[in-house]
Amino acid sequence: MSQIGYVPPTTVQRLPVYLRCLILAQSQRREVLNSAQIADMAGTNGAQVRKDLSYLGEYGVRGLGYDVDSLVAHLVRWLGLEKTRRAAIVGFGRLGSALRNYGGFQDRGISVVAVFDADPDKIGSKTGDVTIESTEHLSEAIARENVEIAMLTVPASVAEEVSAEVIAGGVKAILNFAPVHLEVPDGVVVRQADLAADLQILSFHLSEAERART
Amino acid sequence: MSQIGYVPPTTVQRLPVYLRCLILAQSQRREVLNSAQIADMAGTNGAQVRKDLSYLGEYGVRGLGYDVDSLVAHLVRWLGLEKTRRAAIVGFGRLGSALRNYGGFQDRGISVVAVFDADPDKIGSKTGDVTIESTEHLSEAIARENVEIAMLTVPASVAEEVSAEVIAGGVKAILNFAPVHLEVPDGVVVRQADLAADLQILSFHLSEAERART
DNA sequence: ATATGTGAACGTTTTCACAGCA
DNA sequence: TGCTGTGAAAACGTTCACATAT
Repeated sequence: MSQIGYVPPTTVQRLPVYLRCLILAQSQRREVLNSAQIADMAGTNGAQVRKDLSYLGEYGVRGLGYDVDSLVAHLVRWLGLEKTRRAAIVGFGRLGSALRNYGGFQDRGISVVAVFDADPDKIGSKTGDVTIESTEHLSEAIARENVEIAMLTVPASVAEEVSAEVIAGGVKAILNFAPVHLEVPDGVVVRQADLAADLQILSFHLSEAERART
Repeated sequence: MSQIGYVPPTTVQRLPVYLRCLILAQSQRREVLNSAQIADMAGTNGAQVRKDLSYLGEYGVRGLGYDVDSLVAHLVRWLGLEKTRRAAIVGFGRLGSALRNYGGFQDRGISVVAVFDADPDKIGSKTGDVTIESTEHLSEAIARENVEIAMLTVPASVAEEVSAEVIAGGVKAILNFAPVHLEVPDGVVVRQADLAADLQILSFHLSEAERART
């Protein structure tokens, strides 16, 4: 039924996880999985999996489960990964270069087509088949390369300014590793990847446990 | 009032953000902030900030706002960052070494006291004042160094096994960069840091916008 | 006058439980 | 029989609005 409309943010967050699990299942030659099996691999429960998938359409078969290949195809489509997404890395320090060499992207629908840094010593050198460019004419270069997603691994002090430039260049999605909140116009999505914050959340749970032990 | 008890997970997630904003305010010699000003820096709203902080206690002054220094002290205490937390990096590939050299931790209450890798060529070499150890006797080394938090930057195929070993060594908190769900016993907390998943979520929003343009 | 702290209202997400279908 | 898809219920999170304090 259900003409698809709204997909809740919490569901969107889980879709890449389901996709990953299904691709793993594919590699194990598993052809059909039920919601409980998917949930097991993903770390949720069957009801959640079924509700989540139901926001996208009716991809299961009652009494059987989900055909792995077909569900993978649907998820890839919903996540917009049919054509590879063009991404840029701004800030080629340690984290930036780690991202550049992280295999997990190429395999999963994202391709790094441009890399930028402010350091003149780095500019002009190559990383794979991509030449590191100056941040001087950032927005023009972003526009020229048709970059859709920018990963910002620049110092916090310049992140806001860099964000404005990539947006001026046409970027509509930003993965921000700098520990600052970015203010962006409507229609631009930001995801915050703050590793220190993650560790501090873990630390909170450690001290909670310590408090409980008293 | 309120004898403090439960702090909702969503609130816990925002506490490190507030702390970061307050430390920035300190460096700007701002002595008092109200909830709206904190919210502005953090990317939320005043009501949210007040509710969140109210789960921890009554740290504000009516008619005035929050004393920055004292609120920083309270947050540091709640996040368990008074004594520096001892962390280990397991897997010294590109991402692992990027984390090792990421300045953001030392400043924010977390110290990397041990680094592990399976590659014999890396074992024995130094990164700063830490010697890279073999993953051979991982759990013993984790126990010996009193590691509380483990960052896993190992291949997905071995993440579950490595996770079991660090837990055997006494680790109660894991930041997992491997794209697999880890099954852990009660009392152990895992945070998942899946960069490819973040990018795929951004890609979903891009295709949503494309769908809307039709 | 001003801004916190908080119940109550509202909105969202998860879980339940079962009708509907292979 | 077995498992999906989904309304309804329960749990959870956010926003409102105002009494309360300085």
